[in-house]
Amino acid sequence: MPRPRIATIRDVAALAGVAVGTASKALNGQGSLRAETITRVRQAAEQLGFVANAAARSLQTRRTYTVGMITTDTIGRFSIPMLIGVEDALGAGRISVLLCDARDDPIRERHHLDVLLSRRVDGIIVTGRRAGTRPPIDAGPGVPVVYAFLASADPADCSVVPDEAGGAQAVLDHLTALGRSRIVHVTGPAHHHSARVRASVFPDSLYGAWSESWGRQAAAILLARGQHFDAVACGNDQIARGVTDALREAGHRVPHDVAVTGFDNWAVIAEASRPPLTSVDMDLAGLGRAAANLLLQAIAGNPATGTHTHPAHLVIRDSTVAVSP
Amino acid sequence: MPRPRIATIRDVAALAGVAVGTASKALNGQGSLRAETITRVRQAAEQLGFVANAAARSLQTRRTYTVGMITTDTIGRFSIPMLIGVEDALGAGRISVLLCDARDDPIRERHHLDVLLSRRVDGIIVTGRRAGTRPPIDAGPGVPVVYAFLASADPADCSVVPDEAGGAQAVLDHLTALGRSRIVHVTGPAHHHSARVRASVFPDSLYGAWSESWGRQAAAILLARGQHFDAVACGNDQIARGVTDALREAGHRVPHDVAVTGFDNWAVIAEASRPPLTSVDMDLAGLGRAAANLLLQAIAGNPATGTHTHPAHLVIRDSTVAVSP
DNA sequence: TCGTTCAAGGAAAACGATTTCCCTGACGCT
DNA sequence: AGCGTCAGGGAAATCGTTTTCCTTGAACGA
Repeated sequence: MPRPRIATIRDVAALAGVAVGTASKALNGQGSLRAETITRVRQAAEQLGFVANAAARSLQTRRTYTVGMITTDTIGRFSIPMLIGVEDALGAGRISVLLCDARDDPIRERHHLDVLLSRRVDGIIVTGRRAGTRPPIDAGPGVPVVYAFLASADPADCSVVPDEAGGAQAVLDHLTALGRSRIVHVTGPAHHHSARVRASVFPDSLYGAWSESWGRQAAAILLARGQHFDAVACGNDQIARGVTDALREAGHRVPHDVAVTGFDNWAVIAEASRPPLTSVDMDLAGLGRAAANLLLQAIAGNPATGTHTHPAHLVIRDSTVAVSP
Repeated sequence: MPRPRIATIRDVAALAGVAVGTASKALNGQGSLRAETITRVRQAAEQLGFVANAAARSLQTRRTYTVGMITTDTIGRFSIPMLIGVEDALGAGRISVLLCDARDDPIRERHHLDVLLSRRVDGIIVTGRRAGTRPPIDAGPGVPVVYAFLASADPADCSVVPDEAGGAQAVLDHLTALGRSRIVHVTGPAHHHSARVRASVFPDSLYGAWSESWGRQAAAILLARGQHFDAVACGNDQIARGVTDALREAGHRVPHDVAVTGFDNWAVIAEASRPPLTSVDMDLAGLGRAAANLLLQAIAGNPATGTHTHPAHLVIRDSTVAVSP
């Protein structure tokens, strides 16, 4: 059989016995039409399995209901929750997401940007993990851009970043409230922006790597130092897990002798630790939603500017407890 | 200043002093034009920052250079590498990916499907983690679909799945070659398709959950059973890590007394274990590439059918070693 | 010199919607 | 009866490209 050509609004109009313009109005609820006409057109559309061609529509309306999401570095663990949040917020507005992975390559990034512009996306969300800020992307006029997780270097751009310092402060407050006073911070590489920000609220910090093995090593260093400590606040969950394991195996009780905290609230690590880790949740899905909503506003003509911080919150598990009297 | 309207091919043609048709030919290298004309048009386009409107183009060419990727369950750890592989293979063909997250909700899935169809995507990749097969999606005629990771229930559809049984067999062969003969398999829930497939090659299996704590619990069960065993092949890396920790803490040496293997090769778990885990890598990125390439072929008019298995391979680390003589 | 052929590029018809006019009756009012 | 108003719906312009025809001159061979 001849492959049944996909139905156009022409076919619908013909079947319903009206003009194409009328069919369009009936399907979109525009203009003034008799109820009977509307249902006749709708039935015809239903019968033909008609789905409006988005390209044709956006040519006319100058809206594509598409936004691009560019990840600076490769899409990974941090991008996923944000992506979900973004999809969530945009899906409500019937907007789809075009995903672009720049892999830290400026050429790839430029190429993806050109593709997005040629598709006339309604807006762009830029994300990535690397540093604290990144050079703004050049998306010509009329295309709103929101930066998520990392901020644009241009403070006039609109960015949403997690409140990492606030999260760290929450840890410190929590530990202090538990009566812990000799707190050490163990975190990732000193050149890493997040490491420095998270460390900023603690008086004493050890820099290393973002890994469990560094956590174990750091615990050994702390024990060898011989100085008393009753809490270790870690720069991420993996370090915290390493610290926890090493302390336990050295005969120290976590959380009674030493409280330990993580950062990122990565369930697979934090919940599998013994004991499960108190950790900072940056609410990346919420951050993604926030970025998407700001983008929607910008698309609607109310662009926001400046860097907005999105609150983090503490998830308390068994690795922190008040000092024994 | 009046916002400079985005340049169209009309503007380019006017600036270059040619007709729009000619400009189009010059930019796309069609027809026969003088070299001088071509460069003149290209310069004009460059000067105006012209980028062709993809909607208008695809209206004409009936190609959108877009494919949709629908994830059945929520996009997560398994989708990422596949997504990267897909993007990789499609990016070469200048095709973009529209990401849709159905979250196990048939309504959402139907909605996303309609959106993709209205966008006239060139093809669709369906992925997800849940079961071994899933009902085929209803993407009208003319839109090729490839299922990745899980297969379509209709064997005439085109699917690409990891060779889980082959991976498990590779583990068994590896352990056997090391002289291990009393092998126990510890894996996830019995109702889970992957658990059963992976278990199928082992004579003795314990079903539980996909977690570290189940791994620890299983190790305790094995030790309490009192039967000798010299290897534990686990259904995933988290279980393997739990098993490893529990065995070590019970005074057994891994890998000398007992060899342990994981599955999935999830770096953050496998490499952080003590010792690092020998594990099966399903090459999800490669699987994504394979699926994308099959889709490209289908789009080009050569659809493949049937379920293709993509090979897995063993990554050998320190958790497996030959039995001491 | 007179067709032929061919390169070069213009004109216009698609592609599939939306939207703006405009036309036609029916109705109400004086 | 005459006039304005308004609901209902048709016709056609429009969005920005690509592609198919045409129309030119110029070169060329007989």
